[in-house]
Amino acid sequence: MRWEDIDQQVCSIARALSIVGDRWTLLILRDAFLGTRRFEDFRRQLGVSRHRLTERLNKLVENQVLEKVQYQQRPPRYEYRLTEKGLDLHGVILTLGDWGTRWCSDEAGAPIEYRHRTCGHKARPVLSCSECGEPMEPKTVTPEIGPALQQALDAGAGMFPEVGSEADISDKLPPLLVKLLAK
Amino acid sequence: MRWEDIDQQVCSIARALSIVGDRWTLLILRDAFLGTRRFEDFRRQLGVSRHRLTERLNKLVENQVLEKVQYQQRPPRYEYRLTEKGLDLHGVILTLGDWGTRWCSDEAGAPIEYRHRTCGHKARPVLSCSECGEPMEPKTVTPEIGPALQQALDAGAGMFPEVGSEADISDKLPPLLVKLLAK
DNA sequence: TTTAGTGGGTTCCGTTTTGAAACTAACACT
DNA sequence: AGTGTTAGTTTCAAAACGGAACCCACTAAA
Repeated sequence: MRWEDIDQQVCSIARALSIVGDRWTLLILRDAFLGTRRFEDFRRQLGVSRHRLTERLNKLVENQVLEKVQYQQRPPRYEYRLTEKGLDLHGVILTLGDWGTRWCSDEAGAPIEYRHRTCGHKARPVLSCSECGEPMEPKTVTPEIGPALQQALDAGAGMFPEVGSEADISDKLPPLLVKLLAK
Repeated sequence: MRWEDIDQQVCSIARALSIVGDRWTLLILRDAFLGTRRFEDFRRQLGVSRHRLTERLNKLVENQVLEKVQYQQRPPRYEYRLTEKGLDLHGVILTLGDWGTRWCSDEAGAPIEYRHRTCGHKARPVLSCSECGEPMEPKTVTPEIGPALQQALDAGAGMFPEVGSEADISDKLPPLLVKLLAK
């Protein structure tokens, strides 16, 4: 399977990665969240080649993560701004950065810290449950087959459309999901 | 700048991506969180080539995200398990999947849902402040220069070590950080 | 006791993707 | 007329990738 086909999987992570999973893309978005908007600024801050940057920015615009907004005529110049969909990636960036800080920092500590203006404190992001507010950790969370995957399974496929309907689904699915099917 | 050098940046996101930012790697981890542990299972579920899978698994083991545990002798066989460092990526996977569900789903809805056993409800992950518990959103969070970046700036570098000390730092940094320096 | 099958790789080779550098276009400034 | 800025496009060699074939150490079946 080619990387460009991963968005065919019935999986939100695969679909998300098909948009933001390319090299440089999440770093471009990191800078976008820090206020960078123009081609040359992205290029300087990232150290990415012009060619690659053009390609990535275009893909993000195509996928409505960024939008091109004209900021001058003559010569026409556009800047790249986060859309609502793009702003919604804030959590991904924060979570990834927090992991990096916790596991990849040297003695000097965190490169960047965050102040939560709601309470005024320096804060770290914590994942909590939308229903009860308590932390969501690996041991307290169990995945379940959702409607979209159930529909795909009923149609005879696994996470991948190309799995034929007569195939034994169970070895195309991860253990936790197989367990769910057995119940 | 080559992709393999991004871990030189004084940035947690860059460092995190230097470990988990390669193609397939986050999908491997997705399956690991769903209970997959063996080479052949990863390969079947992901559709990735053996060559690539070998390489990615080795890199994850090198970086202590996975560990190899022998599960039989004769012939010796090993399985790949999430370490503490790997388990700590749970938030990244959840957040990314949640974004994918919100922005990349078709009518069928979520491929996978999560039950929070602490409260028993189906739940979505919400990012909240470690200090006050309220939501952390783009408008309520401001980045600040942390100790590690401050140290790099004092030494004359930007996020990139190769920036010489006499360079004008301000155009090597994103706008929000420049604003902080000005204050 | 050959034969087939399984798990976990390695090798090879043609195709894609990438990075660096050079080049272009459309202007503004001096 | 000459120089600079922004935002690209082109070109080309190097690196990464995907798929298929091959390999090795076993086990189980015929």
